[in-house]
Amino acid sequence: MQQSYNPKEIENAAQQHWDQRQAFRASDTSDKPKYYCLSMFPYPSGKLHMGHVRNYTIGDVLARYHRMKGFNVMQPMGWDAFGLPAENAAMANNVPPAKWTYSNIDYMRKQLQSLGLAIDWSREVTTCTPEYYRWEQWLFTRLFESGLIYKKTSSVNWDPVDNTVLANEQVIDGRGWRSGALVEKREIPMYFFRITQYADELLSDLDKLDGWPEQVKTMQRNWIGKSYGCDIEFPYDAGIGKTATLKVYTTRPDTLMGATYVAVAAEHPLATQAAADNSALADFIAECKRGGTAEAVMATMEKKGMNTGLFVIHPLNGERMPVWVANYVLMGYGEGAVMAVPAHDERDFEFARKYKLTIRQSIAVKDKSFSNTAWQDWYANKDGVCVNSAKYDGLSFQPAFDAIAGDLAAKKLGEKKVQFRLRDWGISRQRYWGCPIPIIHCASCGDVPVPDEQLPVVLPEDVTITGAGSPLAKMREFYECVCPKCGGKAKRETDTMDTFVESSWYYARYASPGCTTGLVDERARHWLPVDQYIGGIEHAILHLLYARFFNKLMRDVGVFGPDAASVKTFDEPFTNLLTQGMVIAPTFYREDTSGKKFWLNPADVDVTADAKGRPTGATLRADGKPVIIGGTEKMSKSKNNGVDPQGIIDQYGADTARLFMMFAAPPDQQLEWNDAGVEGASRFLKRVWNFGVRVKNAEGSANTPDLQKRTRLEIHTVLKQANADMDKHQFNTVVSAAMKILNALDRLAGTKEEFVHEGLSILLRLLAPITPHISQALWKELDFKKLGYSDDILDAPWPQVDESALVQDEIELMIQVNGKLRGNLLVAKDTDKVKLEQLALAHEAVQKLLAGGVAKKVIIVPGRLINVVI
RNA sequence: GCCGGGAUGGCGGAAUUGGUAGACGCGCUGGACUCAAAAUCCAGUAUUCGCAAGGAUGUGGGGGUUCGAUUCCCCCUCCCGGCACCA
Repeated sequence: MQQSYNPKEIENAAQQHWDQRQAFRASDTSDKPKYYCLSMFPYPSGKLHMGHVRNYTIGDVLARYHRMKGFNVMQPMGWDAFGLPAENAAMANNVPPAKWTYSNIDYMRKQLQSLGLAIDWSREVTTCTPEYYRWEQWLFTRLFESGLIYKKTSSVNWDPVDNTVLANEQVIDGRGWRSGALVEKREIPMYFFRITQYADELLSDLDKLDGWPEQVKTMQRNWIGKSYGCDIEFPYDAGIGKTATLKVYTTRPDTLMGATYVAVAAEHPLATQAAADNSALADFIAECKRGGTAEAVMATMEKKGMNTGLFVIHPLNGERMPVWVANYVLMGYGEGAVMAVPAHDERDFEFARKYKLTIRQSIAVKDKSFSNTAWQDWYANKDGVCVNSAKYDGLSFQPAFDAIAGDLAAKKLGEKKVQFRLRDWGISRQRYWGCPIPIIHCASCGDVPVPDEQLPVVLPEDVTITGAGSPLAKMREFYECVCPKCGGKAKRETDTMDTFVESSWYYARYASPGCTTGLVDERARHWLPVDQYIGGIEHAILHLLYARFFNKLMRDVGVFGPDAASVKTFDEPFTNLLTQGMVIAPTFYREDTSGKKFWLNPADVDVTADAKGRPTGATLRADGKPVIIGGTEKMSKSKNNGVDPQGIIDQYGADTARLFMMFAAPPDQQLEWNDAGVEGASRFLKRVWNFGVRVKNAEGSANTPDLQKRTRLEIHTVLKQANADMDKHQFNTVVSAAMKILNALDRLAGTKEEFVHEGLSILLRLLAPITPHISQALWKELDFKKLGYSDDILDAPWPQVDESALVQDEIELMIQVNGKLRGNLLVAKDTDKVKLEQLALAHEAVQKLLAGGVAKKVIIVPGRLINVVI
């Protein structure tokens, strides 16, 4: 046995041992209960960052813990390999996206392996391979045929200089990130998944997800946003004696009598019509179309509008209402038009004040007086009654809602309607590095799905990316084809799919590695659903909602078997979810003369701080000149603030990296990266090793029975708490428990007795999921067979609390006076309340404060404290 | 702007869910060992008044409920995540 801790050596040995045993190959046929433990797969951006280490260590701790608990554990890994950064890297370094991606994967796989993760690598999935995306294309064609995928036009960010579509991330302050050109919205045809058809099920099934954080379910509920409202039609003269109607949706039909104008989106047909002979309006509409499509930008923009000069008729009171174009009305939500009730909607109120439009109160709330000059926030509660609303006066929210909806229905100018905030999922991307959409455009047959025997539509891997336009649209050999229906000349679709599509079903593919007959085979029925999913909180909505949607799609298409629709376990993909808090780090940048930002890695920057530790400035180490301090944000490639864990692994070993990461904070809490303290984690592992050496070489003993008893009491008390912490995934306090156990053991004189072996066996098993290498090595060196365990810690059971060690005769109670701690009392465990009260009142600190007076009341919290109120 | 979350010593964090605030670790201070340093070990370490005993204050800010509040309620500030083409 090595006399000192040598992580490199023991980690290599342990990893080799696991490889030889094929220790983490998951059996598809085991009798043990299955535990499918899945961490969100990484985008292969180049190298691991701390967020990855955190994510995969958490997953590994859970996987190894459940193995010790007797589960048949499957923990796979793969690569979310399509995506925008590969194209950016291609432009920056002149290397094809495929080559860049595959070499990143090779490097990152080695990094992951060096962390000692208990992964079944035989199930590895890489989404950019034809074997994988072939089945995505197959599913696409099925969904297209069943109408769950359809085509419509939608807005994108258009860069008029590079003639290309930009991602929201590539639009900075309204300009294209490369060209600097003002971005504009452009309507283009795209394919959409009809996720809204599943809106109700996606909403109601959230109630079944008891293993999900409430926070995530709340966010998803709000995102889906089911609302009960009313469609209302406002008639208008469409010329040549015809009447048309403008449809709006509102959740507050009870305020209809307070509506004084309507507002439409810039893209609304009525706006287009009005602009035809109004150049000022046409200019305004053009202005609205400038800028990107991101909702955060739209919602924080200054509210602007312009009168179209058109009027619509109020459906109940017959008033003429002006039609405005407003930049805050979104074409993509509802009908692209709203009725405005400035008296009771804050946004409408501001707009009406700005453009001097009529504000008319139609709701009154008791004890609140109305003002049309300053906004008052008492409308949202729905606790008022109608006023100035003719026959509806005096009605409260629901009766008014029903009466107005009824009257509108009678006039055929409206009806109650349930509406979702959730929009259909547009998946067309005018990009190269993605899964080709398997559609062929034929002049006579229309959009024809690629037949099964022609799948996969393989993405050519040898391309040059220029950043202008879509590469596939320029590749004749890719898009020229014949129509599968009529055999005529046809053109292949050159858009690729949103990369969220690949990550929406990979968890199922892991359950059927190598399957060539479908997305999955019968093995998926054994493994699905995923028992534990682990990933960053930033995925709380989009990825997790899409994956839930896809699971339902696959169920309904029969991917999990013809009976899947009636099997409850196929309703949801992830039974338990752990949302890891993000690892965040400061960002630093410099700007060039055009204002373009260049992001600098925190590792290359020195920060100066004031006495309170607040940063006062930063300089780039390379040139000693100042850099600008940005926000503290999640580690990302685009902000270049990712910290590479390799340095820590090289210097201290994987166990230290894992231990420190688990000790730094509870998994679901955000973690501001700081490596001060890594040394402490390493120091602890050295102490563990040294203690192992001491036990191995020990002779005889000098520990008294009393010390034995106290040590066992301490160890089992700590273990009990650690078990509870493990089950609530609070790994930082499990690490702290391991430290306490070592502290207790380390205080002992002799080390040969059985209780010392017992304590060490508990310590090593407690640490095994977190620091598997050192646990493996020490377990092998010390003989635990006489305690009844096998000689490989992988097969050892999770430690059990010995309740008999917890029995105590005396307990310590706190003495409080008026809720303030004044002393303590050591009493026999079963002392009755009368006696306790006597003892408390007789306590010298209580006597002193009573000063001869009488206590008003004595509160006894059993086993805890006595509070004397005076 | 909207939705979700967070704030506790110099730092990361703990607190049996309303009952000893600061476990465990980092850092710092002092000591032991050493020619010296590193490593290791021992002791101390919320702030403040006090020689001490002991007292007062203290969980982002303001209010409230309670014998007792980091924990429950109301209001506010700041930070982080998401907002549908970053993944």
